Amino acid sequence: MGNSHRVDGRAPVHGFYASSSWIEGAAVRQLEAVAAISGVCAVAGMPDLHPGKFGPVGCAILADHIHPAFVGSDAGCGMALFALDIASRRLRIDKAADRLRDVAKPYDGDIAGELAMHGLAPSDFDAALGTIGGGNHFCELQAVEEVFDPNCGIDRDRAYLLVHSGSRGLGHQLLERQVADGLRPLATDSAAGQAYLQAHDHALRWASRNRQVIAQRAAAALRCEADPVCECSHNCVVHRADGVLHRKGAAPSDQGLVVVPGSRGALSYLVAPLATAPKEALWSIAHGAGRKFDRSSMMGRVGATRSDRERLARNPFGGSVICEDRALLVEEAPEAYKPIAGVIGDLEAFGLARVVASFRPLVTVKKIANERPRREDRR
DNA sequence: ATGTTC
Repeated sequence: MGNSHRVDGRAPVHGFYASSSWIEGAAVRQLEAVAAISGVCAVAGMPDLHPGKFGPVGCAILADHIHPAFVGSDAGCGMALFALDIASRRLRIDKAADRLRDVAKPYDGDIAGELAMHGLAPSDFDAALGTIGGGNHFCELQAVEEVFDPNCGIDRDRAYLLVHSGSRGLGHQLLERQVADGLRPLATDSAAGQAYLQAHDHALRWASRNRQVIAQRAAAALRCEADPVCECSHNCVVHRADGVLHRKGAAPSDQGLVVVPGSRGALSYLVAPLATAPKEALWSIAHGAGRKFDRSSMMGRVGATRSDRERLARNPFGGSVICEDRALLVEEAPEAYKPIAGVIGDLEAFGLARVVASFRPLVTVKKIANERPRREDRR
């Protein structure tokens, strides 16, 4: 079981990380502060734990109310893995990268039709459907590095696509409205609680559809098809018999296979969560490597010269990074993240998951430069 | 994280 501690009357805090793992003190203090909040029943910290704006990222929180702050500003954000019907050895990195630039452009498909087909009501933010977004979001072409479980369904010859994106403006608006309202906990049976859950569910379905459309666009750019392998959200809340379970940067352990991505310069792991996991883990596992360094400190760590940028545009596997936003290129450098091997090692050591396959990054798509508006279009 | 610079 995880290392645990309990201070008078506060909810128990269980950390599922080794003492040697890189966990910031500030993140642990945030975790303890969450446990001290009235109505919080239990808190689980994952090995990718790091400090966040409204509380720690990389944790699961069981409470007697809905806490919108615990879900954060990107409800529905998550990972989706797709198998491509193309052999990874047939891919040429630079040609694939050139084609995948399309995914970083606005989507010009039939968004209204796409949403209607899947029973999603229109919103003010639908124009962003099919686009990656900013921050840590990405669309990554991958090759299989290793298959550990021959029955996991992963074909070592194929290329795969990993999409990390969320609900864009929808989730942002969802939290903004709660902030305007005092960011209070909501009773599940209250009108405000029900309204939150309804909007939250819409954001989750929109985010899932967003990842699917991004994958379809990437597959179309590569002249192939994408078949879903697994998908989950790591920013969400679920009302269960035992309480309200919040996941803030935590993947579910009760919904099948989960991808735990490393940084864009590291392997990503497909894991099978274990049914025998301790209940203190709150039906959750890590959602990624977790940040090691604050965004604002990264410029000083990786440098800003042309050669620094050229280095950051490649990965250690000979792969390529499409990120024409210089600040983002630096903020999301591989060095900003914890080593994924340690996170996976902790998941295994604490009996939360077993690894079934690993993937290496070939092309990571983030952002392309804004097209400069034509003179006659400017005011 | 953010139709992020209305």
